[in-house]
Amino acid sequence: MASNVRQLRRDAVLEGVVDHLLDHGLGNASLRALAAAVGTSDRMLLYYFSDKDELMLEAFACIVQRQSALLDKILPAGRQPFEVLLARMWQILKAPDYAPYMRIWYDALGHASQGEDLYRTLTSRVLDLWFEWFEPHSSAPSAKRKEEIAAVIASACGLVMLRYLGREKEAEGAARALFRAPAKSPRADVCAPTSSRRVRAVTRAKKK
Amino acid sequence: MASNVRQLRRDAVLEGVVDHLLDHGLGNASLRALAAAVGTSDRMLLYYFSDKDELMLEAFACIVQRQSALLDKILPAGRQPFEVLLARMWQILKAPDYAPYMRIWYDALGHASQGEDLYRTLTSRVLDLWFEWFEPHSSAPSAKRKEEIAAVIASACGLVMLRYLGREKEAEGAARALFRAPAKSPRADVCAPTSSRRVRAVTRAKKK
DNA sequence: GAAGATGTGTTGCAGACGCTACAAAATTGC
DNA sequence: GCAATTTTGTAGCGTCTGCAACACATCTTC
Repeated sequence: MASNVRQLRRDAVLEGVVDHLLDHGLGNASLRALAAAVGTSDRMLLYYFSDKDELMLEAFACIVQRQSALLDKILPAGRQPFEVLLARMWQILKAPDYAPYMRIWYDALGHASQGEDLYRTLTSRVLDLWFEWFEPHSSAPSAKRKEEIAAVIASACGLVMLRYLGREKEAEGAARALFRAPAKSPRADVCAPTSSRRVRAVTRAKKK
Repeated sequence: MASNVRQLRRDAVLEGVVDHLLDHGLGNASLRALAAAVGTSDRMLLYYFSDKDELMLEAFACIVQRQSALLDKILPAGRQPFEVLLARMWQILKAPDYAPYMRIWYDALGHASQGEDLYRTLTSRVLDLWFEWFEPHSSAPSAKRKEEIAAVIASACGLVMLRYLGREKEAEGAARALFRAPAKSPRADVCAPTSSRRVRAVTRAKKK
């Protein structure tokens, strides 16, 4: 029972840490800075979590979970072709609600490319999340489905990258070029009401 | 004349720093570590360069230049459609010679997403380099050329990202899916001898 | 060969970081 | 109410970082 209280407080601290990470990114995320943001001391963080690594690992799990909840709010209608999936992911990833996650994503990518296991774990989980999320929504034959989903993820991430580097115009142009691609369906499909309505649902979910 | 010697030594140090950055990434790139790698002391680095920022800025310029030289070795035949350009960029970016540049790229991306100007400069320069390099090689009508080039860059970067996160198989699949896209030309074009021969030329240029 | 410029080693400061030691306080169980 | 346990504050250690001060060496120039 006492340990229950402890768990509650631990969770509260963790939530606070996650909030701060989402708001300010992974840089300057020292124990002291995180503690200050949560209104406690670094001493306490190390009391609840044995390590900084343990803290970050749990925070990452939490971040992935929140991201997953965000995605679930935009359940699309059914199975869709490449361009529609890409358009939808592009809409999602560039929405302001998703921005904190993308910032953390690129930051983790940087650390992961240096071989830091902690961050490889995070990126891996997020990738898994994306792959799983798209699985029931791709209209590709099951043999080629994973390929197509990977293509959607890769393209969308590349587009967002351009945005993040200050090339918003180019990113929008590139998106248009990619939507043009296999074009089995008329281009109107890409900006279909179903799609944009659902995307707006995400935007509404913003709380800050 | 004396200052000429100084300039030479400064350049040598800079080259050494660049080598080390390419080999070991931007992490653990403290003045002391860089100095040790070049066989001098941090004191000397700050003697030749007023700041760490100045050192890094010049190193970045050097890195962009080397990258440019790498790209110039693979001058493609003429103007090509989207899939061919994408296939070529994919081949280039995933070649082992290019790996150090991509590692630095993703690392800089992480820092840039945190708003660090130093790294925004680097990423911006690299993007400019890519855009300029593709400009004479896109077969798209000039009005849509920039869009298409941006699409190539975004897609290729996304593909390489998958690779860097340990999803090599998925990256290859995604690449195949993307190559399938507008398919004006037979798929053989994508792996055309011109392309692979030139890519091999880069691979040969590896020195380590 | 003296005077000045140029190059280099040593030492260490001041701040940030992860983490620990010690002890005081608050809470709990009896 | 008291003892044991859980929770918290304070101080600080050891290391790393960018950077500066001081002093000595080397070299150029007249």
